[in-house]
Amino acid sequence: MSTENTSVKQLINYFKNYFPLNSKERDELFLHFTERKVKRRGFILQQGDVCRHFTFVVSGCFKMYAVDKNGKEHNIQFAAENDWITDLASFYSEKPSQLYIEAIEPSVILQIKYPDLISLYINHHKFDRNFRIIIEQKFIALQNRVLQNISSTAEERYQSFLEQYPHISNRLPNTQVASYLGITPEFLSKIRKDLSQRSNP
Amino acid sequence: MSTENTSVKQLINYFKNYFPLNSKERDELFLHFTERKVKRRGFILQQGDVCRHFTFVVSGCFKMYAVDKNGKEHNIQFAAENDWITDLASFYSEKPSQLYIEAIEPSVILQIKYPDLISLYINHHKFDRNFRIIIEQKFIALQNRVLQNISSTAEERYQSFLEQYPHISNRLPNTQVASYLGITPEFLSKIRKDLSQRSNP
DNA sequence: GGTATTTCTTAAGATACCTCATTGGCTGAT
DNA sequence: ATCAGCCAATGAGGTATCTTAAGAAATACC
Repeated sequence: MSTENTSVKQLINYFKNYFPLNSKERDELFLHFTERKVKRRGFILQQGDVCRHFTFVVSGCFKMYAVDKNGKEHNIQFAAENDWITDLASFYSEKPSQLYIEAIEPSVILQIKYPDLISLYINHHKFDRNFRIIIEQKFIALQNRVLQNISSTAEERYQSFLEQYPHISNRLPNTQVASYLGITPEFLSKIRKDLSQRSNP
Repeated sequence: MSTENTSVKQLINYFKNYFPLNSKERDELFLHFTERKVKRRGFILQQGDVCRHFTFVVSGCFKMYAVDKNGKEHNIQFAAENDWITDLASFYSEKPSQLYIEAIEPSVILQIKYPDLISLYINHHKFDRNFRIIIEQKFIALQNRVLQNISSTAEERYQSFLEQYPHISNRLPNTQVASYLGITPEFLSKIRKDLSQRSNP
């Protein structure tokens, strides 16, 4: 059995959390999703390129980030196993992206191309439904992050990130976490020191 | 012609920006969406209540906000004409909301109840598609807001808010804008002063 | 049209967070 | 084993933003 086969089975299993797929729909996944291995520090999207694939992470971990005019990276999203990572704006508009998507670990992904996803939507409306629900959930999570950004201190945001994403935060260098929280690594270091001193006085 | 009738026509017209509705689908809107007028400062959701309606703003303007432990309000979203406002987390989970949705102006809205929206999704899959696309667009906007929050100064965020939402920012007191940006009204006042001094030296 | 309420502005002192420079530990490649 | 290249930690000094308080201006409501 090819590894591609196993990966698609993982994706089929993932959809069991939503409206599970019937056999025709499952066949479409085998047909349209392509497996790809990505090395640590490999890019699946770079600024200036059009984001042509919708990507499901089978294993490993990615970050999506923007680079500002001073060359600093700002992490918008992480994605580990059983999560999606795509620059939706570029993907649907077919215009050049402002973002980078880079592997933080050696990773395996499944990708579907824009026209294939559109035809999936058209021919099997369950995908419209499932992706509607998936993105609604991601929208809710993002809205909570916005609320935290406008209402909480860096320390509160850090603790809440640790609680909400333990499986990711474990695997990240603190500099990546700092970039996600919108603070400097130095300040995160101070926060960690303060926290540990408060718990071990 | 009732005003409800006109409001639903506006909603039908709104859907022309996506996949336009056929006559059966239009009938469903007349059947399931209820018009409601809301006074300035009227609430359509309060913390502790379950969010039972998906709301389309026909005219007027709303804010959705959380109240922190010190009693301060933090604006998560505004919604004016032809926009949606709902606490998705509470709506789909049918659990009590943490949020408030309050009219900033006298407003007219159209609301659909949870079970009716679900049956719309089931019986007319175009609604799955249209709401998928609508929320994808809102997701992209929210992601840009997160990026700004973690990478830009308050002044940059303010200017970008003015550019992106002129039709809303015009109608809001600055204190509401400050709450949306995650800064104090006093500091926003300073930002505005600095900006005007730089343009009229 | 007048009063009550909300909103805007200003300023001084406090705090959160940043920049820059330095150090030391760890890791991966030779 | 050694060296180069991250990465974490720290401290000093700077900037962004907050708090509090007060008066002035604008706006809502009767």
